[in-house]
Amino acid sequence: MKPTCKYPRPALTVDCVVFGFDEGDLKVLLIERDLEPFAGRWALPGGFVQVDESLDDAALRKLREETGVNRVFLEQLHTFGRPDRDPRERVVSVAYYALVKLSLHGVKAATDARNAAWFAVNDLPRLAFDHGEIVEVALQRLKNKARHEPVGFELLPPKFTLTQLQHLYETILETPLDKRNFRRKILSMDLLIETDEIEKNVAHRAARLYRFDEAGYRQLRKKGFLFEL
Amino acid sequence: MKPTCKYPRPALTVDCVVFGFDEGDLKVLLIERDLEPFAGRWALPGGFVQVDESLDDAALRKLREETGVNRVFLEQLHTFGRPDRDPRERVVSVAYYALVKLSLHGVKAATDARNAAWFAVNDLPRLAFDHGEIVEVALQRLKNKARHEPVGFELLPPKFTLTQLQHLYETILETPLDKRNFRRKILSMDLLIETDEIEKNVAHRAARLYRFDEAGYRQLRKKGFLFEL
DNA sequence: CCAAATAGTGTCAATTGCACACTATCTCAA
DNA sequence: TTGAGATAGTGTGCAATTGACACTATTTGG
Repeated sequence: MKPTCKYPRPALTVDCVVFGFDEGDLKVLLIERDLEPFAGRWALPGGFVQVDESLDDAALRKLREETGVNRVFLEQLHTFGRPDRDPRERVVSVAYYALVKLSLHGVKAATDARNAAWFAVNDLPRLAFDHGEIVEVALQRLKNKARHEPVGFELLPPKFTLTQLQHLYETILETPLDKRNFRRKILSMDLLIETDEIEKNVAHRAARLYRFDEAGYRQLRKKGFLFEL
Repeated sequence: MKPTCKYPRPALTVDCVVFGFDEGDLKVLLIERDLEPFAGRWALPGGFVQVDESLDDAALRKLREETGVNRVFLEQLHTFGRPDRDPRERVVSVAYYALVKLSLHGVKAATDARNAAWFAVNDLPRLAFDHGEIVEVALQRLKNKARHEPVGFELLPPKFTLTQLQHLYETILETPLDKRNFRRKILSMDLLIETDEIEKNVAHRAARLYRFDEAGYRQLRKKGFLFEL
C-alpha cells in the first residue's frame, strides 16, 4: 500500500462514555490520568485506533482493556476534531457511548490497575481535554434515543421492577412520570415478560419482576411498531 | 509538539452527502472520479482533512471547492472506518450530510471543472468505496431528523407552497400524507408565514406562497415546543 | 398488631389522530 | 367565450390516546 496523502495526519483515537444506572442516579465511568497532559484529572476511557482495526473494534478493545466491561450496548456518538482539543498535537477522536448493567459490571471497573470510578452525571469533576463536552453530547443523545428506542433496559439488571424502570426513565428524561400512566403505556407495548419472581429483601410489599422481551421487540419492529415513550 | 503515537496512522478524510429536492425527487450530488481507484465511478464529494482545520471546516471547504455550494445546512453524520474501505491504505472518513436549496445551487454544481451531477436517490449508480453505504445511513438519518425537526425547509426555495412542502415530506418519509390533515397540522405549529404572493406560471389555480419562520421557531423551542410530523 | 413503606389498580374528560369529498380558481385551447 | 383540465383550499365526526387523579393491598420490623 502506498500512502494517499502527503500532509501531516491527525492522530486518531476513540473515547467512550460509559453509562450506568444505580441508586436512582445516572453515572459515567471515568479514569484518572497518570500522565501529562491533564495528569490527575479524570477522563473518558479511550486510546489510539490501531491501523488494522475498525473503529467499533477499537472502542470495544479500549472498554475491555481499561474497564473490564464486555458485552454491552455500544454505539458511535460523534467525532470531535477541534484542532486544539489536545494541547500536544492534532488528535481527532471518535466518541462512542455505552450502556452497561451496573449490577453486573460495577465492581470490576473500580478494581482495575488504573484508577477508575463511577460519577453521577450531575456531579462530575472537571474533565481532561474536551471530555466534558463529549459527555454533554452523549447525555443529549441518550435522552433522544431513550424516547424512541427501548434502550433503557440495557441499564437495568435482566430482571427489574416497573418502579425501577420508571425511575430510570425519569432520570434520563429529567421529568417526573405518572405511575399509573407509565405502567399502562409500557405494558400495552407488549415488550415486557412478567416473571413469576418478586423482589427480595425489601421491608415492604415486594414488587413483581419483569424481563425485556428482545426477541418480541425485533418481531414487532418488522411489523412497523414504533417505541415511543 | 511531540507526536503522541508511534503507530502508523490512518489517513483522515471527510465525505459529504449533499441532498437536494427537485421535481418530486430527492437527489444526491455526486462527482465522477478521474483517478484510480474507482476511476470513472461516481463518488461523494470529499477529501483529506488538513492538520489545522476542524472537521466541520474541512467539510465546508470541500463543499465549496468541489461543488460551489456555500451557505447550507450541514451536520456530521457518522464516521466510517472499516480497515478495507479504501483499497490503497487505511482511510477513516468523517461523513457529513448537507441540505441545499436546489433552486439556488442547482446549476453551479453541474458546471464545475470536475464532472458533477445530481442523481435521484432511488436511481443511484454504483458508487466508489463504501459511499453507497454512507448514502444509506444519510437517508435514514434524514428521515429521522425530518420527523423531529423542521429541516425540510432547507431543501425548498425560500418561498414555497403547502403542496410542495407536503410532497417533500412524502418523499423523505416515503409515505403518503393526507392533504387536509397535513395542512391543519403544519399551520397549527405557527412556523409558517403566509406571504401575499402566489405561484406564477401555472396552468391552474395558483397556490399561496409561505416562508419558514426561523426566528419564530427559535422562540418556540425555548418555550419547550417540539416539532413532530 | 400497628406503623412504615411501597405495590398495584380504574375512570373520566380533554386532546389528538385519522378518514374522507366537494367547491373554487386559473389557464389554455377550441 | 366557454368548457375541460389541473390543482387549491376547506370541515366534520369518530376513534384512539393522553393526562389528571387517590385509594386499597401487601409485606416487614419493631
